[in-house]
Amino acid sequence: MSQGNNDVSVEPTQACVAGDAPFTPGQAKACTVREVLDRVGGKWSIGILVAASQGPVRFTELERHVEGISRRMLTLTLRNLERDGLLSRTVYPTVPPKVEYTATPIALELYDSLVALTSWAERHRNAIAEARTAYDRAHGGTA
Amino acid sequence: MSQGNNDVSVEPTQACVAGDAPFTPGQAKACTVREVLDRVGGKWSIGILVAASQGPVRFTELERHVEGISRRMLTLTLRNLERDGLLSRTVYPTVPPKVEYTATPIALELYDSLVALTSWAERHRNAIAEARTAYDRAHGGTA
DNA sequence: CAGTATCCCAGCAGATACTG
DNA sequence: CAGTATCTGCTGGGATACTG
Repeated sequence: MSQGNNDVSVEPTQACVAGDAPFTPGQAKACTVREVLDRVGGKWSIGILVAASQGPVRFTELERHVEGISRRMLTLTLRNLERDGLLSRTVYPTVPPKVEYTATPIALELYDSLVALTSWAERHRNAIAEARTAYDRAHGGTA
Repeated sequence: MSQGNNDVSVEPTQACVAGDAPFTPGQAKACTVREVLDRVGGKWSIGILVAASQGPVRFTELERHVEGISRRMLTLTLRNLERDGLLSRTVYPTVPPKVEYTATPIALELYDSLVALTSWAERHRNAIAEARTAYDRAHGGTA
């Protein structure tokens, strides 16, 4: 890979993380990754996002779909996602209220990006688990 | 896109999030995404990972590179990353202690996956910011 | 240099009860 | 059905002081 240089000690030119990554033209934009993670990294964001990416979903459907989630968290995450323009909320002013959440094109793109992470997780799932066990045995187990 | 079906109400067959995503052959593995985010979603994980991906880094170098990080958090994140097999820790038993952290091949692959997220964040940065402002003005601003 | 240990706070998240 | 409100607990994370 293209990481043979160990001159990390050079000033990063930015208060953020490394910006001279192969994917950043000339400026440090890696901070945005954190923003993404902050946004999407919530405990339930992805579950909701994934569910909404399949098509319009109703509140209760989400509640059942994600299952472990509480009402509060569902509402909160929904609001955040909506606020960020990742979900669109459609209210049908019927007698029994009906609200549908749909993933916006932006969210669908993110969902797509998530695939990369997922496949990575899939590939190295066992390796990570083993690394953990090995580490725990080597450190915590000996004490 | 392949999300024309709104039958999300069907049982997900798993206690996790949607598993019938186009990238999962036949089982719900989307939970691993959360594991990844749990692992990498830390406030500093990515900064450290990115820095270590450029080559071996020393403790103090990381401290300066990430800048905002505290000693405690640096150590903690480092430990977690090492535990998960994402970083390898090499100790040089010299008189002034010298420790180098290097990203493992696995971490390098993750770093690669992160690019997708970064580009996504880059692309929709403004859109999200605007969505936020609009939302705040429409909801919180009117009250 | 490379950590560890301690104190402390803020925000995330769970459970539950109430409402339009 | 689709939320909102409240109360509480846990963990992440910041600051600082000490150590091998």
